[in-house]
This record gives sequence, structure tokens and C-alpha cells, in this order.
Amino acid sequence: MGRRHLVVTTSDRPVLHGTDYRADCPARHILDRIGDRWTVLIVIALWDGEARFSELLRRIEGISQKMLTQTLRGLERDGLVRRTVHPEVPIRVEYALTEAGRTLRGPLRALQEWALAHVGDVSASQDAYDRAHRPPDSTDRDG
Amino acid sequence: MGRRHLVVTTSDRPVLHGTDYRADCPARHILDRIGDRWTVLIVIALWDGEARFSELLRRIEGISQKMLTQTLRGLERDGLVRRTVHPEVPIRVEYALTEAGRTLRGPLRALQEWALAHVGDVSASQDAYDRAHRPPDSTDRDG
DNA sequence: CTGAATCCAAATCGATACTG
DNA sequence: CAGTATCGATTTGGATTCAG
Repeated sequence: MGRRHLVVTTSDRPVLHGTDYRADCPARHILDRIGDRWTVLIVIALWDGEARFSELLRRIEGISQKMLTQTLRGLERDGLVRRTVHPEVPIRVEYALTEAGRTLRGPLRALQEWALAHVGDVSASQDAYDRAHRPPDSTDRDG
Repeated sequence: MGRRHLVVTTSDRPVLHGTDYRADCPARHILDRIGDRWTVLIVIALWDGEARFSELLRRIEGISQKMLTQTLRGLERDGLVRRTVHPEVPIRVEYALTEAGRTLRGPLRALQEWALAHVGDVSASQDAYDRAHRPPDSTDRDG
């Protein structure tokens, strides 16, 4: 049985790794978290302050109840979101970012700024790429 | 294909802002990119300079040929990686980060630093969460 | 050597129905 | 209101096979 950890070898010091080269490093875990479809949207939705479950469901367009619950649970488990149950009738549950959760704002912003700065270039590049790699056109008149 | 409505075009509103919870923004596109299993590792592997296809295959442990090709194509299409074919025998193909690709280093670093700074807290939180939500154990005894 | 194509298993996610 | 449970469609990624 071979090792199953993922390794990237570079001559210099790798960016996303600490003392070892495995891909299951802390940074990889974070990438897995924010890489899913909804985590970042939820964090953004909670930037302004706490919100109820149904409120998040309304504000985050397209998310299903299942995914909201599931993602919220993961965030709560990681200590990035705090869940507060108010035993009223009907029941009320408030979600809010923890202190740690709020600090995610910086890195997310860095990513946002990169995206904003490069969205034009990326879009143009995709355009050019798609033109250059267009599927074979049968109306080709060069024959 | 399917339901990917990542409209990177006419978003005149601020992107990862507290009032925008939509998934169709530039930042979302970036998150989709770096969120996949291999993109970041490839970017890291190309940090030092260009590399051949087979070299990347060797250095990024665990990646399959298919995924390397596929991810490289996406990166190339986005203008983050440049592909150079040397028509020799046997053929030689070199991959390298473009200028835009290299600028991804900053945001990636921010993420890494966040992860490093919080891995302890997150781990502890997960631990506590799992203890509190322990699977039903009948051998429970109070000490 | 580079890489496209195909088949298949597993993970992800959404819609729906049901509970307290 | 705030979930849980389940099923099926979709997506993802890996192994394998074939080709320039």
C-alpha cells in the first residue's frame, strides 16, 4: 500500500505548505471549505450581523434548505459560526460569525480584489481561447 | 455543463460585499477555480518556472493525467498559464505561469496565513463539537 | 512524450416529504 | 420556524485505452 498523501515538489519553499509537503495541510483544509458552493456566500451574508435561518435562506439566492443546514453545521463545527437557539414559539435560531469567522474577511477580500483586478483579463483570455479552439465548423468554405 | 450561471460580465455592484449574496460574481468564479482539487497545487508547482507535462505529473503526487490536462486547460483558458509546444521528436510541451498567474500568489498567501493562524482554534473547535455531538454510545458512564 | 476518449465509482447537491 | 431523512440527478475524479 503506497502513501496516499499528495505532494508538490518545488526547489523553493512551497507556498501552501508548512513543514511538510502534503496537500492535507491547514491551507488545503481551508480551500476545501471555501471551495464549496455556499460557504463563502454564507460568511458574506453574515458579515452585517446575525441572521435567522429563514433569513439566510431568503438572502442567499439559490441555496437549498439542506445545503444551508449542512454548510452552517460545518462552519459551526469549525468555530467560524455561532448558533443560538431561542426556545420560543415558534422557535427562533440566530446565526452569527464568531471572532475567528470575522477574520476570514481579510483573505476573502484579497481574493475578491484579485478577482476584480483580473476579471477583465480572464474574460478576454477565455474569449480568445474559445475563438482559437472553436469546434470544427462544417460551413468551412475553404475546400 | 448544466446550471452554471457565472455571469462575469455586468456586475456593477461590489462583489464580495455584505449586501451581495449572489453566486454570479467574479470572485465566485475565482473560488470555483481554486476550490477544485488541483488548481492551487499546479500553480504552486509552477512557482519556480516552467515545467513539462510529465514533470508536473511527477511533482504533483496523486494527480492523474486526465486531471492534470483538464486543470491545465482551464488555467490556460483563463490566461493564468501559458502553454508552449516545442515541435521536436518526441514532442515537448512547457507550462509556465503568466504574469496574471503569478499575481495569484498574494491572495493564496493570505489564505495560507489565515489557515496557519487558525488551524489550532479550528481543530479544537471541531474536537469540542464532536464531543458535544458524540454518536450515541451505550457504554456511557459517569465518573 | 503529450493528451484525447471512454467507462465507472464516489461525492455533491437539489427536490421532496416528514417531524417537533 | 427550523430542521431531518431520503432519493435521484449531476458532477467529479480516477483507471484504462487509444492516438499523434
